[in-house]
Amino acid sequence: MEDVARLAGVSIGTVGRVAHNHGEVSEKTRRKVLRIIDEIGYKPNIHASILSQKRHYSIVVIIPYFQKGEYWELIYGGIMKAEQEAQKLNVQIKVFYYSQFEIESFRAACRNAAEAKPNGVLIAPIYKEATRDFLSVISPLAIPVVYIDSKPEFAAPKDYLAYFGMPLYESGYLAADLLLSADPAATRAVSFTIDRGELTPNDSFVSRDCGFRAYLAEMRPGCVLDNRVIYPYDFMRNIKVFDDYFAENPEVRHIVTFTSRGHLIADWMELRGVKDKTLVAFDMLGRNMESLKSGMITNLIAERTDKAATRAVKALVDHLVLRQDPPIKDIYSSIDILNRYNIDYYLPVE
Amino acid sequence: MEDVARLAGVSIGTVGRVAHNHGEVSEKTRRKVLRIIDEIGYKPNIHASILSQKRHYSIVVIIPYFQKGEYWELIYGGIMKAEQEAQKLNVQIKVFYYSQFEIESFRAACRNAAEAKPNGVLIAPIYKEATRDFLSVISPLAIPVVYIDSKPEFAAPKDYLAYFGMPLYESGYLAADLLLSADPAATRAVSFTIDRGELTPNDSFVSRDCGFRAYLAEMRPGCVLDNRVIYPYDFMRNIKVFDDYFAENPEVRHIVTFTSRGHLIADWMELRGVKDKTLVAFDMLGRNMESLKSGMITNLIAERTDKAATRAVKALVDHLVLRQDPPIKDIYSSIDILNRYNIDYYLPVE
DNA sequence: GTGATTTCCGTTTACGTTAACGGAAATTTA
DNA sequence: TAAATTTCCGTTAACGTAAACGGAAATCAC
Repeated sequence: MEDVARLAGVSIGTVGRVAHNHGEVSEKTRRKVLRIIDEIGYKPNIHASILSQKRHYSIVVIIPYFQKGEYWELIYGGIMKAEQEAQKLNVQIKVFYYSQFEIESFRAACRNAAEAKPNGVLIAPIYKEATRDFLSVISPLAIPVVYIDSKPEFAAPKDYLAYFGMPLYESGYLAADLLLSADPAATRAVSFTIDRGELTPNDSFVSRDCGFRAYLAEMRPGCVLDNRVIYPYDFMRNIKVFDDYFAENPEVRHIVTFTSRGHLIADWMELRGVKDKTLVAFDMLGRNMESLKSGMITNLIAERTDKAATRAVKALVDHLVLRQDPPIKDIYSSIDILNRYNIDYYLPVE
Repeated sequence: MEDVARLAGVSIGTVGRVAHNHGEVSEKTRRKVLRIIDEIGYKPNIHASILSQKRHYSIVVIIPYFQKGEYWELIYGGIMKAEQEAQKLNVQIKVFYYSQFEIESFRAACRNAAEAKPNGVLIAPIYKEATRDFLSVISPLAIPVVYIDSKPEFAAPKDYLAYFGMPLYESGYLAADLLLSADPAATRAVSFTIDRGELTPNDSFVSRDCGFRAYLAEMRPGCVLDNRVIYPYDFMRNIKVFDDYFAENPEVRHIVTFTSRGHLIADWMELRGVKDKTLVAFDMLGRNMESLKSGMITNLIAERTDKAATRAVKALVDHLVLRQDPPIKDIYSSIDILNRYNIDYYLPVE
C-alpha cells in the first residue's frame, strides 16, 4: 500500500479507501490509484485485514430440529465444522430450530432470527410462503441470504447470495439405474416414503421420485414403481407395512427409498432374513452406513450434505469478511455411490 | 496474551515464548503460564501470528514429469491449488520433475531439490532405493518429508510427516465387483497394462491387480483374469493387441485396466463399434471422463488424486507455519464410483 | 462575499503476535 | 570472591490494514 500510495502521489489511507471502497474518493484519484494497483500487482494481505478489522459479524442459521442420527444432523455437523473457521474470522453463528412438521414453529424461528439483527442468514426454507414473509422483513435490511437443501421457486438471483443443493432428480435417476440395470427382467419395484400426514410432500421425495420414474419411462418402459408409506417412529407398524406388501407382491425384489430412512427397511430385511432383494437408499446416516456394511443396503447414494452446509457457511463468511461472492449462485453437490467395498474410505472429515 | 501475562505475573514476551516454544523459559514459569492459558482459554490469533512472522518458507515438490491429460497432471493440479493458499502464508513451492522411466533423472531431481535448501519436501518416491539415498541427505537437516502416491516400505513413522495415498488393493477389489457382479455367468475377464520394459511394475498396478484377484478367489473362483500389455504412445500397435486378443477370445466381455489409460481401450471399442463389453477404468482424466460420458467406459473409479495432493501440501504448510502436525500419518483418499449418471456432478473444484 | 455544508483525503492509532535486543539474575569458573 | 558465562525474561519495534478523526478544499445558500 505504501508503494501504491507513493507512486500514485496519495496517502496510504486513500489507497485503502479505493482498494476496499469505503469512504469517499474523487473519481479522478480513484482511477489513478486503481491503475497503480493494477500495475504493480498489489494484493491486499488478508491477515492484516482481519487483524485490523474490529467488526464482529453474526450469522443466523434456520434449520429443522433433529434427533441424533437423522438427516438434519448432517447439515448441522457441516455447520459446526464451518463455525471453527468462522470464529477465527470474527464471525459468530447462532442456530434457530424449527419443527419440520409445524409451520408455526418455522415462523417463530424466523422471527427470532430476525430479532437477533444478524449480518447474514442461512436458511433451509421448507415452508415457501412463510419464507417469503421472512424475506420481506430481511431484504430491506440488505442482509445476505443463503439457501440450503432447497430454494423457493420465487427466489430471483439478485435476492440471494447462494444456494447449496443436491441434484435430486439426477440422483433419483441414478438410483433407478443402480437398482435395476443388473436385472433386465424386473417388471416391478417399490419405494417407501415417510408419512407426512396433511403436509405437502417434501422436495427431495418429489424430485427423486420423478427422476426415478423418468429412468423407468426411458429405459424400462415395462417396469412399474409401487409406493407405500411408512412411519419414522412406529417400528411395529412399519413391520406390518413391509410384511403385507411383500406377502401380496412376493415377486418384487427391488426396493428404493427417497428418504434418508433406508435403515428402517434394512432392519425389516434383517428381521425377516430377507436375502433376495436389493435396496438402494439415500444419505450418509450412521444407521444407513451400518446397514450398508452388513449387506442389507446394496447401494447408498450420498450427496455430502455435510459438505454443502460447510460451504454454505463459508460463502456467507467470505461475503462478509472478505467481501467476495461465489461466482455461481446455485451450487450442487456431487452424487456419491457407496457400497460395501468403498464405504470404509468415505469419511465425513475433510 | 496480555491477560495471560498479567494473571501469570510475567511479561507478554514470556507468554509468547511458552505458547509457541521458542527461546528459553524456566520450567516453573512455563508451567504457571501454561496453567493460565488453559484456564482462560487463550487461543493464539493466527492472523497476527502470520503477519508478524517475517520468515518465509520454501517447499520442494519432486514428481514425475507429465504430458497434458496424464495421471500426474492431477497431482500437479492439486499442488497448484494448494499453492494459492500457501502463498498467503509466506510459503513458496518449487517443483522438480523427473522421468518415470529413468532412475537417474529421479536422482538428479532429488539432488537439485536438496540444493534448494527447502524447509519441507513433498515427494512421489517411485524409486525406493534412490529415495533412501535422498533421505540420508535430507534427514540430518531435520527437513520434514511428506510422501504422495506411494511410500517406501522402509519408512518408519518418525521419519516422515505424512503419507497421502490411495487404497489401491481395495479399489482393485471394488473394480472386480463392479465389473462382474452383474454377470454371474462370466468365467473370464481381461486386464490391460502399460508396458514398462525392464522396469519393475508400478505399485498401483500390482496392488490393484492383487485386490482384483482376491475378489475372484473369494467370490468367483471359476473366473480367471487374463493380462495383456499395451503401449501408451503407440496407437496402432494397441489396436492390434486388442484386435488379436478379442479375435482369439470373443467370449470375454469384461475389461479392466489398473492404469489411468482406460481411454485407450475405450477408443478401440469406439473404433470397432464394440457394444457388448463392459469396461472399468481408473482415474479422473479428461479423456476417461469423455469415454465415460460416451458410454464406452462403464465405470470409472476415481480416488481424488488432486485432493490428496492439495492436502499433502497443506500438511507441510500447517507443520511449518502453524506448527501443527496431522493426527494420522497415513491418509487414504476415498474411492469414488463414477458412471454416466453422476459424472456431471463430480467436479475437481472444491 | 460571508458563513455553512459537504466532499475529499492525510494522519494516526490499534489489531495480536513475533523476534531482536539487551539487562538482570543465576550459575559457573578461576 | 570476582569475573565470566549462561539462563531467563521484559521491552519494543515491526508486520499490513482498517477506520476514526479532523483539517483543507470545494461547493452551496443567502
